[in-house]
Amino acid sequence: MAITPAAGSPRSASVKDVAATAGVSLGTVSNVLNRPERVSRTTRERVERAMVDLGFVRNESARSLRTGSTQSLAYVMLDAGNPFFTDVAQGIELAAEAAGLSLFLCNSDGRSAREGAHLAHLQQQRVQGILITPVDPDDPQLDQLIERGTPVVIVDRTRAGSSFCSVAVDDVLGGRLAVEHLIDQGHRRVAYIGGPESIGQVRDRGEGARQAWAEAGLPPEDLITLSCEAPTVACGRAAGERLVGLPARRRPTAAFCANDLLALGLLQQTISSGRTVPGDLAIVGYDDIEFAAAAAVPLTSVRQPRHDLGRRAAELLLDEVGDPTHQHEQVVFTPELVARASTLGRPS
Amino acid sequence: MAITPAAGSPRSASVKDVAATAGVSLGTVSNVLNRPERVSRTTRERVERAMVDLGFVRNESARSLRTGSTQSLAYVMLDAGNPFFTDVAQGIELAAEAAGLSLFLCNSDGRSAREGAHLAHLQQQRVQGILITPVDPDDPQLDQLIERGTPVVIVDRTRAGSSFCSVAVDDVLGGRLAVEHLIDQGHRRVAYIGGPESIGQVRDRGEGARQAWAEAGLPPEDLITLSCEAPTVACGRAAGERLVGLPARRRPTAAFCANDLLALGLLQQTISSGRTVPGDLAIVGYDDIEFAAAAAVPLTSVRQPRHDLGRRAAELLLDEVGDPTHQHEQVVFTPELVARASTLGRPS
DNA sequence: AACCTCCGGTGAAACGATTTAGAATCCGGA
DNA sequence: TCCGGATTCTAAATCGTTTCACCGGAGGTT
Repeated sequence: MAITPAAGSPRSASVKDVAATAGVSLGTVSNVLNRPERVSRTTRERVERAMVDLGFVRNESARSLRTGSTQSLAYVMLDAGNPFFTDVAQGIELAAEAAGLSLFLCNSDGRSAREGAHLAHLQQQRVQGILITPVDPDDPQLDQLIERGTPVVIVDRTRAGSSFCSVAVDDVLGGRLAVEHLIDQGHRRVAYIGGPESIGQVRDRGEGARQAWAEAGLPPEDLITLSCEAPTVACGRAAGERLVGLPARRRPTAAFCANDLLALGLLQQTISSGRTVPGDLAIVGYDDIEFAAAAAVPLTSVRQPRHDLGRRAAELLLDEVGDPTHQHEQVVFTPELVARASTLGRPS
Repeated sequence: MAITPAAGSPRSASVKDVAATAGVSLGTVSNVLNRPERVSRTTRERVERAMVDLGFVRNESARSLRTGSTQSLAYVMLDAGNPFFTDVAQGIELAAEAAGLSLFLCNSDGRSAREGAHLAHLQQQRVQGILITPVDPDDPQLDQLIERGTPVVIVDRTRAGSSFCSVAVDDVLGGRLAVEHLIDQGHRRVAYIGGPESIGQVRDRGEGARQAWAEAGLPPEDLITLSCEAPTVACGRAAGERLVGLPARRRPTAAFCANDLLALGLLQQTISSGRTVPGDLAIVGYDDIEFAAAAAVPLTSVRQPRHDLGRRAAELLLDEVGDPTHQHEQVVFTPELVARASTLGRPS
């Protein structure tokens, strides 16, 4: 049974206290904690008993100060409100758990300032390594982390000729897949609905869309690009209203959205304004989040291997941390189109 | 410009190194960091210059070892994949940011073992305090945290006669609101679709539903309870199939789901099987996550003040940390029904 | 001239765990 | 009896930062 420490200043017990009550030396307590096999059964049990009785909690600050390393990783997410990133995080978590490390999640929420604050703090904490989906992969703060000895793995982005590992999905290919599919379905006027161009994913998917369009020999002006402030559900709805505002001859019969949040917003706005999907407007999303399949008109989407993305990123980081001969690696996964009702059916 | 430390073992610079290159004593460097106003302008600038040149990064382990406290809070979430909890986390984050503390998010994913591991690790890290939506609010590990001096605030649950602060929403009332609304709409056979009874939120919402039903004088057997394995979209779909399997005379005309994930799954299954919402089945969800309003049939849902929940919880924790005369407080917010298309319309 | 006060700065101690070298103790077996 | 191996001990150093008692000098007051 745990003994409540005396009132007043219940300063938590230290190894010294444990050693005293167990009647052993300081080094033995440390051995029980770190190399239990070197300690005889009886002594070990006596020490463990003392730890329980005193409510001993190892002081991780002291431990990591002395050993120079912590037992944690961190993932700095771009947007914790987007299920895509929470799924990536889950993949990372599983890998971290398997390696016996704990994972801290931080949310930059798309803001550079927050991201910077998180990175600075994590660096001060001396986490073993950082996974990040950066606001801007070229941010010099990332190089600085590497220079100062904190391994960094970039998730869902790549960086040219880079000195980090990264794990990404081929966004240009994803954009092509989406638009090729729409062309296959007979669409000849398509909108690409992206977020701000500052987001690399948005740029690349749009680039893929344009490539597919050009290769099909279709006139560039029939691939309309709409930019939104942010890739969110609300912006998707707003985009729907902008589409309706177009003159009928310019109005697209299909839309490819830079992510599923936009697509869901667009889907909702379209249906609630009395038009049908895919009859009046076919919609392709991106990410294939769980809510995409669950939409009332199940959403065609470009699936990314979310869990694998996270898991692989974590593995690379763990390798970099553990293996001095580590070679940086740029992993690129291949996306896959999942066709569902929102595009399957007669085009207008 | 930053100078890359010599190759080999780029052991990061310490205050001692900074002191040496700036030609001052150790204590002065510390003063620059912690009480800059006590240091003359010229000295301060010289020290700051040295820090930049050496790429000095303060070692948080050493700092917190010495001072006995860290600059961080943590929120242990029940399910990072549920947008409800990420919104709560965002509320917490804003409050933490305002107080100049950083927030670590951990995900227990509904598993006690993971939750326990996270708590143990956070305790070892000596975080200032922990916010948690626990798998089981009566877990003795929570008491143990308090006993050993780590303040804990329970989020989205309460605990009878408790020695912690907690911030929750009245789930019984929420359940009543949902079912009263369905009764108002003329429904006389209703299903309550919950997750496992082990989840307190599920129990309470069901209890509210039964109360409303009884008070309306309706026969208990016409309020059917379906339990799912987990409150997820997939389970919501499965529940939809089970409803269809019921004999027509027993089949409910409306369903109240314990959260929006279930409701969205049910909505999808219902529509894709050719029935209409709310015509054949009215649906009420719970949480009012963003995707609820964005569903093709916008979902009636019980709204919880997610951000306020998080913000208030963080404020209570900060008060407990900072104010020795702190009194524990059990805050209970009031939920609100948001009626949308999924229930508005003629009942069958 | 003696005294006091600020200001800016110094240097050593402390936080708690880990690690190491060298020695002591105990055991059974040769 | 002596030896080898296993187990534990003592004592001390170390990690990087913060804190605190103290100190020298500038300036002002009596």
